[in-house]
Amino acid sequence: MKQDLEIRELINRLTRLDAATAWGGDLNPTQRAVLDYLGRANRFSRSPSHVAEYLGSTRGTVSQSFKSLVQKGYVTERRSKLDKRAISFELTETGNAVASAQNPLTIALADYPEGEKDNLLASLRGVLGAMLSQNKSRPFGICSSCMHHETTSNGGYCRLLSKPLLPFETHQICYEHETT
Amino acid sequence: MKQDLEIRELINRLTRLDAATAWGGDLNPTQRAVLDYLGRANRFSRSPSHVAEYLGSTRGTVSQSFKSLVQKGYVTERRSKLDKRAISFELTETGNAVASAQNPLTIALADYPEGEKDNLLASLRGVLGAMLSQNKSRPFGICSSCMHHETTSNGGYCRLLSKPLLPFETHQICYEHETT
DNA sequence: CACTATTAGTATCGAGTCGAAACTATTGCA
DNA sequence: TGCAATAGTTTCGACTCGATACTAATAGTG
Repeated sequence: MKQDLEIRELINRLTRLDAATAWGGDLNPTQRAVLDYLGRANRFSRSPSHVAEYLGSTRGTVSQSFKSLVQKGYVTERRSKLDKRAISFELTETGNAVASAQNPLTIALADYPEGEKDNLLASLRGVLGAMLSQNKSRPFGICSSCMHHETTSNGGYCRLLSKPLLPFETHQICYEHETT
Repeated sequence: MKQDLEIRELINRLTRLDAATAWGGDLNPTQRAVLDYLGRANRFSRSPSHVAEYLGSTRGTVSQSFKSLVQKGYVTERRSKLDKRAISFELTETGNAVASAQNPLTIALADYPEGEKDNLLASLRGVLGAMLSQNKSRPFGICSSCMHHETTSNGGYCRLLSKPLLPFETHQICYEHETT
């Protein structure tokens, strides 16, 4: 019980300190989070709705964030031909640079023993899993671990969307992900 | 490297999901964080400046947060006699209830094996330590682990501030904390 | 095929955060 | 005595947040 409070405190504080220094540029923590997500999500998972669900936010808020990200040149809009309502956003070169940049938290992690990192990663995944099942939101897992994924000679194939995947795409996160 | 990005992602996402549901009442995540801090800090560490440093924020922002927390009745102001500039805030009964309430993250942690929790706690403390030394901010540790602390028959004593401490106070966090 | 329900995204509102900078009152120091 | 440092507040503009009301496109049903 007392442990739980301290763990929550630590997780929140780490994010807060990470965000505080992240304010620096012309981006705020939310905009940065959107960029980070876009850098890891596949091409079927880059709409305002998807981002909103991933971040536990709303379409309205995310729509605003995209507006200023487009204006600042971190992201470009791509409208779908099939469904004229749908929009998919893509990182520009600048956007990509920001998404993969170092920050206080990753610097702190850099000189941390590998074994400890694996443990930490596993624990955090577990906690996140418990939280997600609590409010039954999607896991946003990686393609290659999905029940609809098929490994092929030249990458992968998604049985759900009936689309072939390039090798690097099989390591991206997907809105439709379902654990086996 | 890739691990580091995922760890950051997980930590940020946990906070975000935790915060998202925390919006519910008439409190936002920042106000809640202030309340949580106040619930764990000792009487020498409850000023706007202290909170600002703990949260990696600024005095200006925290001042605003306190304004609305006072207005909503979660916190009361106490001016110091010795230094007429200084203010210390205290949780009201309602404030205390909120600070120790359950939330999505603690619920997720509840049915998590004890041993794993200890490991997670230790890892997170380590990462936080690395981050704090990076931007040389204070550790905000617990009194009993401080180099100025002395255990007495009826609680403790702070050699730095020359003040006796009640037993429960030796487990609170302090702005002045220094590791041995 | 038409009509309605659902879905995707946007606009607007009010409260609040954020850093930055300017400001007031008090205390400390020389 | 006088100036510097400190504690806290206020204001500014950009932005987040949930809520709500909105438009346009697609899906489902009769």
